[in-house]
Parts: sequence; structure tokens; C-alpha cells
Amino acid sequence: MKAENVPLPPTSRKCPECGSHRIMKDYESAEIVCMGCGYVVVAELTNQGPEWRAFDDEQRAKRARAGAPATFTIHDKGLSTMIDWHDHDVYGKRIAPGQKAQIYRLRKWQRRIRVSDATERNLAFALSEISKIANNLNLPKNVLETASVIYRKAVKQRLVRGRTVEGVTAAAIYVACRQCGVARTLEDVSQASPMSKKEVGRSYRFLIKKLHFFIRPVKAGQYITKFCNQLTMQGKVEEIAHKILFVAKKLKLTSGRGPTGMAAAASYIASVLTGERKTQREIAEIAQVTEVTIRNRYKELVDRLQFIIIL
DNA sequence: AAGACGAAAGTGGTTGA
DNA sequence: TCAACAACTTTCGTCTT
Repeated sequence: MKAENVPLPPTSRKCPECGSHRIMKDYESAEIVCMGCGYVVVAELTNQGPEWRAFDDEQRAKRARAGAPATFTIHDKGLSTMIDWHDHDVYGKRIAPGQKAQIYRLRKWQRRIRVSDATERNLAFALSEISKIANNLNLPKNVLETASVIYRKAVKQRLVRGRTVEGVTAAAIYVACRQCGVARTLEDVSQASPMSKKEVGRSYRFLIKKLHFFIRPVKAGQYITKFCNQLTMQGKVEEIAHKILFVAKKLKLTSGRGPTGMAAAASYIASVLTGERKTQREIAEIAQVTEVTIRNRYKELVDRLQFIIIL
């Protein structure tokens, strides 16, 4: 799932804050952001459309179908038919009293069958847990779906046995974030779930080992985008921060360093250079690193970089 | 007074024997 | 399994704006 920042057609949206048309879809932090002033136009990018495309009316008629699309986030993939609670038939007529009791019995049994055995119940609980965490973290739908698929795989391979459902669900979310390139730290995920960071981390390592996932390390650039948005800084600041990071990479200043600290320092320097100054503490709080770390990275960067060139 | 700076000691995770 | 290690944190005193 490769995601890139895609500029929307210039006329389609206007920033309500500054009126600029430079609105970008930012899939990494799941936001639609104004590049002019940094205003977050829409906080959650979700896929509302159908998964198919139609080029004329005939195709549209062929491909359109009733019902919601299948989803992995509901334990029966949302495909089951429910007998609704209205006592009316398809024509809207009232059901005869004799049939009413029968319909009632059918409803009751459907309820019982739908979430029947223990594994189904477990799955239903886990998937609702995943939805909860994803909601808390404002994650886009593709991450939620990915996490659900990962959890299903874990259940299938009997990996949940002996660990808590909450731990594995949180770990599945974290794996999904990493796979989809959404910048969320282990800290973020554990705070949105009832489990500790340590436990989520343990389950995470367990999952990627057993499911043979290859996880690319998070790039500091992903965090820059996130931090600048959270600090409501202008698009210009973010641009410069990315440039700083780019040069830092060339000079091999990033190797071995934590991406959050690196991104925090780059954001800090960019904020100072543009005059839209943020304190080290403000950035440290959002980046979940200490001021000292920002200072250390900052010093390394300032010692080696010539900022006049960047500006 | 708030923010920045930096030294020193402590913490948790990784690596290699 | 354990020690060594680097990155990072915590704490605290001092300097700067």
C-alpha cells in the first residue's frame, strides 16, 4: 500500500483559514492539510467510495450492487443478513399475528448463531477492541482493515493463546501502522489501549516473528509531518525541516539516532529559522522525547550544517 | 521569569561472547 | 546468560533573553 502526498485539483478545495488552494492529502498522518498555513482541513482520510471504477452508465449499472462493501473489521466481515425489528414484510404490510411469533423466534436464533462459539465471540471482541484503538488514534480506514487482517492471521495460527487479546490487538494496530507508513509510536498505541508499552512491544515482536513480517524502520520524515501538523506550523516550516533532515542524512548524522528525536530537532531548527519559534519543551512534549535529546541532535546538526544555504 | 544549555548519573534495549 | 555498549532520560545548576 504505497501512499504519497497527492495535491488535490486546485479548484476543488480552499483552506478555510487562509484561503489558499495549496491543499494536500497527507496519507502518512491521515490528514488533509493546507500547505499555506498548516491548517488541518480534514483530520481523517477515509475511503468512502466503492472499490470499482465505471467509465460509463452501462458499466456502472453492471458493477453497482446492494449492501455495504465487505470489511475485515467485523467478525463475520459484515456480510450476514439481519432480520430487522420491524413487523412488516417487504411490501410494508403488517405481518399476520401467527407469523409474528415465528419471526420473533427466527430473530432470537439469528442473534444466538451470529456470535456463537468461543472463537467467534473472541474475534468479535478483539475486532471491536481494534476499532476502539484505531478510533482513539484517528487512524485511517486502511490501517484499521490491515490490523484486522493481521489479527485474523494471528488467530488462525493460534498465536493469541497464552497472551491477552488486548495485547495482541494493540500489537496488530502497531504492525498495521508500520506497514501502512502511518507515523505512530509504540507509546501512542499503548496509550490508546489498556496495555503497557512493554507488553504491546513484546506482542509486537512476537507477531512479526511468527507471521514473518518485514517491517521497514520508520523514517524521521514521517514524524516531521506529524509534529508540524500537531504544532500547527506553516507548510514552510515543514518543508525546511524536511530539507534539514535530507542534508543530515547525507552527512550521516541520522544513523543510530532515534527518528523521533531527529525529527523533533529538525522541526525545532526549522521553527527557529522561519521565526515561527516553538520552545524545545513544546516540541519535546509532542515528539515524546526530552528537551535534552532535542538539544543534543540540535547541536550535532548546527555544528555540521550551514543553514544559510538552506534558506 | 521563562527558556536554553550542558554535565552527570541512571535506565532499558541490543549485541556478541 | 551476562557484560559491554550506545542512545536516551532524569535531574539539576548555570547562563541568556
